Amino acid sequence: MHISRTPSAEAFTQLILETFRFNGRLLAAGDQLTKELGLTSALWQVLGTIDEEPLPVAQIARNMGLTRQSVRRTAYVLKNKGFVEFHDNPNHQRAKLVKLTKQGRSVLEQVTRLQIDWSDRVSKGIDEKKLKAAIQTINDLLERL
Amino acid sequence: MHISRTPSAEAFTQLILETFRFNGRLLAAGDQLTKELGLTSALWQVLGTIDEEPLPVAQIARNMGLTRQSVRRTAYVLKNKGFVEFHDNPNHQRAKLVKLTKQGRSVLEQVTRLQIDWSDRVSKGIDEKKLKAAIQTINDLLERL
DNA sequence: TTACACTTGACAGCTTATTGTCATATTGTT
DNA sequence: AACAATATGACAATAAGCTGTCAAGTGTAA
Repeated sequence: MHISRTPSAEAFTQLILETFRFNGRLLAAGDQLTKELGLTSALWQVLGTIDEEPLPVAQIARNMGLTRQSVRRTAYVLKNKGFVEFHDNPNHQRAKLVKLTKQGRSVLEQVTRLQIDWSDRVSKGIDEKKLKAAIQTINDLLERL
Repeated sequence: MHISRTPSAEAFTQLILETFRFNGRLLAAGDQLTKELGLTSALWQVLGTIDEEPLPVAQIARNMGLTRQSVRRTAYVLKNKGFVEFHDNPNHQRAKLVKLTKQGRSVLEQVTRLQIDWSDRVSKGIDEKKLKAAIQTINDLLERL
């Protein structure tokens, strides 16, 4: 049992606090970006996950790093808004596939365009290598949790 | 209106998704770490903010990057648990100072010791420079939001 | 001193995440 | 084929964040 952190642990702890702040700001930015399209950050993320192919709720949750339950609720909100439908899954009787409707795909395309402009603007002048290095470092830490 | 992201924006977008996952895991780890002491990540963070000196709710919120309302609720939970007390503020009649009780200070010290061990373990073998670089990069982005 | 803007806390309601528990479906083992 | 372990969705309760609105306290400028 130590009484003070190693230098790495000190920096790691700082990174944690920074991550909390960053996460909060990103969600707020996402909410702003999607507001006019009737979405939120949470709804948008689920739509993005099933862009390529329809997936069951549990699968979506794993991809996003969330719980089944959380995604389940979000999926029902999206269903009520008409952005997704539940389709029968040939591989599983219970696990219906959450699939984009035409309207869902349309709104996802619109928000994607907004996000492209926004991310271009925010990341302008920031070295791509530094961004990739940050991703790598966080990923290393993630694997240890 | 572009139809694809610049390389930096592409990496930034990846970093966002990575941040969401990291944030989730960190909160889960914090909950694990504090569970046996009757705390959660949110409660712990507030205790940590008033370690040095008692502060009003709105001040704590600013320090943490959260809203007054959110911290207010957390502060009342801590009060009910006996970890903080509201003291009169000589500088402001309404804004009471949230102050650690003896019990609150004791539990904060215990969780700090646990966090030190945990952060040492998780960050072991990760280059301090890389961690600091990641913090810097995130901070740069944060300032543009 | 008065008027106005800002800060702060209180209260209400909503969003998004969690855990726990249960029934059912699927998969693997013997 | 039978059984156990695992995966999945449904339902309920809880945690922790947000916004909106209001009243009260503080500070500033006319």
